[in-house]
Amino acid sequence: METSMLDPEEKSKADSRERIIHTTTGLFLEKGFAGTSMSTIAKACDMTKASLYYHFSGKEDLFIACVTHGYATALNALTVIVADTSLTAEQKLRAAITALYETTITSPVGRMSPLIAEVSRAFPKVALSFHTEYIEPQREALWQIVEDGVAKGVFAPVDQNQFFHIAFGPIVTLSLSREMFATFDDLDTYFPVDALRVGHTDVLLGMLRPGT
Amino acid sequence: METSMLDPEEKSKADSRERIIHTTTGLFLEKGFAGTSMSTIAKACDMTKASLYYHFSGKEDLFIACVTHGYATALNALTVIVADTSLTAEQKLRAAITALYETTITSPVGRMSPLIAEVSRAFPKVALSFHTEYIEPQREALWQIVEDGVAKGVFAPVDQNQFFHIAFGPIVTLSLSREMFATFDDLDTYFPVDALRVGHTDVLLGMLRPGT
DNA sequence: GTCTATATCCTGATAGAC
DNA sequence: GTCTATCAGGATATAGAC
Repeated sequence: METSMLDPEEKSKADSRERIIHTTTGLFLEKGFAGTSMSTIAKACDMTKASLYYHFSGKEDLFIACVTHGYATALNALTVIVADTSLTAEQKLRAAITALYETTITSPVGRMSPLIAEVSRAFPKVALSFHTEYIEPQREALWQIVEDGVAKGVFAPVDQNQFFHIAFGPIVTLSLSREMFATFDDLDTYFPVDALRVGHTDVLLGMLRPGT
Repeated sequence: METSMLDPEEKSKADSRERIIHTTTGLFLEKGFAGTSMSTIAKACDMTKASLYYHFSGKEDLFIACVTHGYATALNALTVIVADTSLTAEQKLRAAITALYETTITSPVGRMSPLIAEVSRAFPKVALSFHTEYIEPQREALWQIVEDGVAKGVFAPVDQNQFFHIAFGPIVTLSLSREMFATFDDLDTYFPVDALRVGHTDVLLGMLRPGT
């Protein structure tokens, strides 16, 4: 019925949704899940609570939307690197690690990891979605780079779980630490991201170095 | 006044405090800070809310008590290892890493890191105390082992921040992941702590191996 | 699709008896 | 030191007009 009018309405509705998600993500990152009330969200979105409930069925639904929204963007950089045939295995690994630092520390979905831990017991399906739709694809992309290098003989084979442990562990902890100590005035000198990333990459390449 | 009666009263008061702290720590770990109400705490302690407020000035005070309570215990294992003159530098490092896994993953204060991140913006002094009283002593203990080994020529010198990044990163992330995915039924096969610890220790010793 | 107004419940915290 | 009783406020969520 009146399909000609449906498109612009749908578009404006989708725009509102996206605007709400964007604003709310910032609030969640700043104050945590439980620390952010629907009233606060409504005010920040220049709306009333009732309008929020028109777009989202509840606070949990809104949170899931915020988390899920960033998946594709954050994963995109990684998939592009894996598919780039002009790079050597080592170049791919270096680029992938750089991308992981970038997304984990600066992208909303990466910075939201502690929040997901916060709500994971109340909403197990949030943790599950985070795992299957975000963590696993990251691991698979990184592992594909490693396996390609091994197949070409430029990387030594490594245990998958142990490699992931050393590859992702420092990055996630760095992100968590920076969130936890966000009030420190000398955050960047205390956590010098670029220097840590370079040293970390060397360690990973050391694990993969053939010989001995 | 009536000093002879004061001791048992003080003792029972201290016992109550400790019992409350112990019970509440479990609740915070299970449901997060904001997810745990004073009513819930009171019920779990077989008390009324009013009695809780006799022992603690408020929810924040109680939380700080829970976090602070575990510092000494968790740090103790590490200081014992550092002081043990019968061990070689490599043995000390192995023992220290094992102790770090143990305390970070199983001790309340270690498992509470995500909670501290949750409340750090609302209560910056909690994050500050965590840093100066728990994180820094851990780093200092580990660094003393490294420096001793370097002085004796069995370890190669390394950059402090980069070493900490690789040493603590995987452990903290492992703890966070296990909290986040606590609902998984195959938690120990997905995060095989002992195997990851062994591989991690090898990586750290590789960073410290003298000669190129 | 956004509003005003309201329902219902739970929160942290306190007063005062015992 | 623990209780009963209660407060004032804020939480999520909904009803219904426009």
